[in-house]
Amino acid sequence: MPRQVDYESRRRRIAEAVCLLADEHGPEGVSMRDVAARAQVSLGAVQRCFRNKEEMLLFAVDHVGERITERVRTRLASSPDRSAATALGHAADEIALLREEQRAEARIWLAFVARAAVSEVLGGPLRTSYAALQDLFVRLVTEATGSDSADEGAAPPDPRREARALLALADGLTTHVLVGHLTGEEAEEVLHAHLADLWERIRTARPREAG
Amino acid sequence: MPRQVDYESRRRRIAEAVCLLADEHGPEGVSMRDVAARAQVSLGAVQRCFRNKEEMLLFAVDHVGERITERVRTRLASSPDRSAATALGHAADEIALLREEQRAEARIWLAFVARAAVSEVLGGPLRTSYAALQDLFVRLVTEATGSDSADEGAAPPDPRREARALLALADGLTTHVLVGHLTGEEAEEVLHAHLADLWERIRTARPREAG
DNA sequence: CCGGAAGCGATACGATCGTATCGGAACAAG
DNA sequence: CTTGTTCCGATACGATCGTATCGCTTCCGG
Repeated sequence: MPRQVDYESRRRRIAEAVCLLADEHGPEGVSMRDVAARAQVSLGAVQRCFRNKEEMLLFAVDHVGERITERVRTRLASSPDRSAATALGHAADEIALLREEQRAEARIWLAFVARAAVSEVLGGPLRTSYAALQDLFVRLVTEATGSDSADEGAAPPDPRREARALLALADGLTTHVLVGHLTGEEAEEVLHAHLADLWERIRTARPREAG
Repeated sequence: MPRQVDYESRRRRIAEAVCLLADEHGPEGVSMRDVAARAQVSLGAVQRCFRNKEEMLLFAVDHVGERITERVRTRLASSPDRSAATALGHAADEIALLREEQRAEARIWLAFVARAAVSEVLGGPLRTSYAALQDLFVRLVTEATGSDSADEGAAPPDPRREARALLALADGLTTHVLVGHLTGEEAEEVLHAHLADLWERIRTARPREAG
């Protein structure tokens, strides 16, 4: 058997190049030639890694999705405060890619989302990522609400619904920042207000929790 | 002076063709030739209407934006119930393009948003549309809160912030339906729950309102 | 040591893109 | 009718796209 190369690492390197280009020139500005140039490999190398362009994009969107969810998990794990409240706040902050240094990732994500709305195959990994994030949020909200909550006060918020709302709000805010309708600070204010309200509803649903 | 044609109506017809194609094949699948064929005009006719492709897309996004805001206004005007509460609910329903028959418009919108995140010139009309919708929502929330609200009970919600949150939530939900993370019904449930909560907060902020 | 499979980069190919150009049809003015 | 201007649709053009192909190099197995 002749020369062996590490395809996986190369695939990742190419995926990074895809992200860089999607950030700079949008979803339409990602050509295989440019990707190859960015990854500092030949066009043939890209072709050998992926059967066609769609497979390349598929791998790239998976790559981004894992990167984001991984970043959220890291942020949660590194937080000294173990309360679900601050954890959820941090998670939401990581999801809503509002900070300047996350702007690139946000553009990449939007590029893939727009494409996935048409390409069914590209939607798969995207849905997987969304499902993972939703599950994480459901867990955090449930934890914050408290599993032992008896039926006191108002009905506690439905964790799944709250998770979905939070996820959608974060995504919408990200989009609005990208198109320039909101600034990052304005979006953050909206997000934090929503979270504050969520706490309030959780708190009033469990009055005994105060102690 | 020789033959005179109605350029404006033709531009609109072309814009409709752009929307149809953006819906079917995504943002990248909109070529001037396909647009011309869809609009049943020659390629030259399209070129005479718009100096280049970007101008065409610019006109189309303006067209869509006006159509959506117009639809919201119509819905509000036609509602027999003049209360701000139901009005805001209807408006949110029209904004969040969750119903099946609005799916096409949603895809078009997402296509333009994704492109606008890169193309600065395309972002202009998009921001205009968002600003118009936000103003509308601010007005409705303010009306619902009541301008005469004294400082009773909890602080009433900030209308602008609530408008932004509602707009972002609606957009995010639309996106999540398009990528298949949520069904239209699930998204609607989340949206309505958010609205219900908004009413609750408005109500508790003005306890005298009950009468 | 050598035959051949696997990887390499360059190039070719056909399609399609946005845009430019052009000869003729259509029509108001003289 | 002739003339001049405007609109028409077809075609041309160059660029770029995704993909296929093809010698050449590399290097393990026998």
